[in-house]
Amino acid sequence: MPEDLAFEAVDLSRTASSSELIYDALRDAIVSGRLAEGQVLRQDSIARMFNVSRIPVREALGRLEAHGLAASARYKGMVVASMSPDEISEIFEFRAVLEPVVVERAVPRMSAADLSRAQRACDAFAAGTDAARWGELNRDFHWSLYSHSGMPYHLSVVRNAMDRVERYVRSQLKLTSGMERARTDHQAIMDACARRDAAAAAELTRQHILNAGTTLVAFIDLQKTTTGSAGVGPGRSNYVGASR
Amino acid sequence: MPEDLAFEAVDLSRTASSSELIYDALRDAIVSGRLAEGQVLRQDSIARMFNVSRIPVREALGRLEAHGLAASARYKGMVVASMSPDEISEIFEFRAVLEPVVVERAVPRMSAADLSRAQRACDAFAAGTDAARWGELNRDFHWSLYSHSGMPYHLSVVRNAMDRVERYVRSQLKLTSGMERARTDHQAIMDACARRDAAAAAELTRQHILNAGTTLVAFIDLQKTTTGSAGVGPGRSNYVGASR
DNA sequence: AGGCCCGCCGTTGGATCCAATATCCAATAT
DNA sequence: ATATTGGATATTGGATCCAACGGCGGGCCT
Repeated sequence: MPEDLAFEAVDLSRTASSSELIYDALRDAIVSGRLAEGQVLRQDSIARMFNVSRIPVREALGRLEAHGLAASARYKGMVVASMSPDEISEIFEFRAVLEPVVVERAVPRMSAADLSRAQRACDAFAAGTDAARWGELNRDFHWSLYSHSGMPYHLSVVRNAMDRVERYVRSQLKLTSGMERARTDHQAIMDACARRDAAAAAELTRQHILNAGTTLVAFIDLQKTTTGSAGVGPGRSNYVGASR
Repeated sequence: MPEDLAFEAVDLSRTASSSELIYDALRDAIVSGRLAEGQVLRQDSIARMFNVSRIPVREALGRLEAHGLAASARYKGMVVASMSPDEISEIFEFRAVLEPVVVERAVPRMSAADLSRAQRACDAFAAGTDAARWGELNRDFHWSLYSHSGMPYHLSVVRNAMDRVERYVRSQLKLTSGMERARTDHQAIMDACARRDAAAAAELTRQHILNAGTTLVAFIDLQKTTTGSAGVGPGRSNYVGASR
């Protein structure tokens, strides 16, 4: 059999089923904040949107719940997960532990091309004018550093932690000094990577994340005390663990 | 309405649906090693075992896949996930980063009663004679230290990491010196907690996990080179990420 | 008039049925 | 004889249908 045909072949057994496509779409909508927290997710309406029956929708919702992006009660339906300030704070602590480890491993493995790609991501973030894309660009930059770590499991866990707080990071960046601070932090991390100082890159990453977390939580608490609970700030005590 | 009735009330809206029960049962079977890695999971046969249709089984399998305990290919069915030595090694590295953080936080929060409970778990592990329960007792001990950390998200992540390697830890404990070493490690960690030396407890935990990991991976590699790939050692390169 | 109960309706959880795909095996051509 | 092909069977993915449950509002009793 000719192993090299004239056309590009794809492994069809790994193509996505509809439930996976639905999961991806819902995940993206939640992570990006287009679906507000607490929003109820009706199987029927989602099914109609995708022109499928409720079965693949249910499987997608199940996976969302497994990843902690939605919460359900039997026979009552599913809602987009909310996070209390305490929970958000914990996620940032968590990221501040893990991500430095990942960068530190990645730095010596980055090629010159990788570094320039990361610098481009850094520049793209710094130059970003559309506030709606800041979260995405922020994530792209961090990921451009982490992806060379050769630690797939660490990456999958970091990705999930990022997913849970991405919505809130967006609002943190919108703070007056949030974007400014992020720009300088990012460039400092980038520079440490460029001069192959893995330990410095790790420490800077840790500080960067911790700072973003405390700033964000302070902002949320402030918002809560000033506007009551009417703002976009998250509700309290709806934590749903990732497993079970 | 009387708030205190003569019987214990439970929140029925949080009781498990059949798909959750099936998920728990399958997870337990995989984690404990009763289901060998690579074992195919037929929806039909599982459905018959639980006397249900294939629908809840499929949802349970979907969750298993989301947690990385099973892997699937479209129309081909699902198999119990296998881990390569590299993947196992990475999980131990991961645990060696996270678990020290969790113990360190837990130590100052443990009451005298918590400490004595932990010591009992430690003793139970040390006294365990049934090799089949070593894994479970090992886990109980670690968990008795971690559960007071007040870090639910960290705990859920640690739990998932433990789930993935539990089967292999079992075989590591069965090594001639594995159990011996674990006993002394555990007591050292326990002592550090008892004298409220959080930093020492953290460092001892880190060493303990790293040592267990390297011992285990060395054992697997040895097994692979001596017996070909016929042993219980895991196959290579079947990694399926936790997310997506 | 006010509180309680009961039945209707929307939604979810599960069962059954159908379509799409993989696997296995026999038939066939080279 | 071997490789290829076509079909039979097993298994998964999805659609449709039914039952169980929560929520809500109207009627009823006090």
